[in-house]
Amino acid sequence: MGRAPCCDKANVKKGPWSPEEDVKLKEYIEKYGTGGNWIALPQKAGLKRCGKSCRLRWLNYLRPNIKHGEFSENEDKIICSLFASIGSRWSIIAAQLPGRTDNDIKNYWNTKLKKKLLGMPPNSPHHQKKLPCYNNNPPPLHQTPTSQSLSSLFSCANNNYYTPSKSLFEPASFLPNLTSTSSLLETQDQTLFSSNYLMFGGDNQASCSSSDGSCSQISYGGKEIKQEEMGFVQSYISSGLEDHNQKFMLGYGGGDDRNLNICGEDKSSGYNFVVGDHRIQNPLDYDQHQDIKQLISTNGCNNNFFFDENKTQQQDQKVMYYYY
DNA sequence: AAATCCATCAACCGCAGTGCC
DNA sequence: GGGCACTGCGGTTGATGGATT
Repeated sequence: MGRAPCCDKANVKKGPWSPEEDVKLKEYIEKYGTGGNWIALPQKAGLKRCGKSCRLRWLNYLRPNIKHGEFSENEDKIICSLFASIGSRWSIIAAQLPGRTDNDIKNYWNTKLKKKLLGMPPNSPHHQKKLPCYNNNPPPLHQTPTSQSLSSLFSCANNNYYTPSKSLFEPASFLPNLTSTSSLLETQDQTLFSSNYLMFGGDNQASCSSSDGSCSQISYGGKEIKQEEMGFVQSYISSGLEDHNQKFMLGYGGGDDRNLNICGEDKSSGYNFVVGDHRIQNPLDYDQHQDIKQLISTNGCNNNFFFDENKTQQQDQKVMYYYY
């Protein structure tokens, strides 16, 4: 026996909402709230609608502060970046865009943004904003890919961009620096999504072979970085050094998931952030700190990078800060 | 002007997760 | 612990209107 239907389908109206229905629903909710029970709401409000339908109509259309209309370029960037890192978790993406609904964003992605990305001229400014990800073969310095199929885009999202663990979305660990600001959107605009950045790290389980500090290799994209692959990382670091509009911070998270992260820094405010796993308890004790030093050293960036011990101690014990 | 194609987006559907009894 | 009710989410559908033939 299947589940009982949520409502009597025979006596429920379907299809587009009339203005009268909208008024009824809006007035009822503004007066009485949802009462935490959408199933009972339509009857109380005098609507011949399914509770789910009422909820959807309210959330996607009637509730206050809903933003309709064109998406801004900043919103585009946020959606693209988050899609690349967490995939089609629209509700989470919507949470970062005040006034936008998950349904809106989903539709926008499917109908416009996806096509926009795929059809984008390779050297357009917009395209250059976001660095691509590569499996193991980095492009020559400053070379952006000329084409990426949708499948590779998805493969990228799934395998090489940071794929957060569930805990990433808990208040204490989800981008702590970002959420601590008064305006997440503003911060994203200024830093994460306006800088070139790379996110290394991947499926937590695949990202490192060890959780007890004995892992001797840096990981990215669910793969361990071999020494010879570090040149790949270096190519981006060098790009950042040569282009004064870009600034990278090299961070190193760890704990159960040892991820190397290269993230953005807002030059004007000096505000830094790391996208990656933040669960390392005491980075100063973390022996793989040496790996970072080695990486920087072998990349010839030694004079430019330094490890900011003070900031690491003051700002966030879970993230190491390096600057150049 | 009519027919067809295509893009958009509101709404639906089914499933998973959660909480309560 | 199991069953049920309910919510929330993401994929999909279909009505609509504009563009093209």
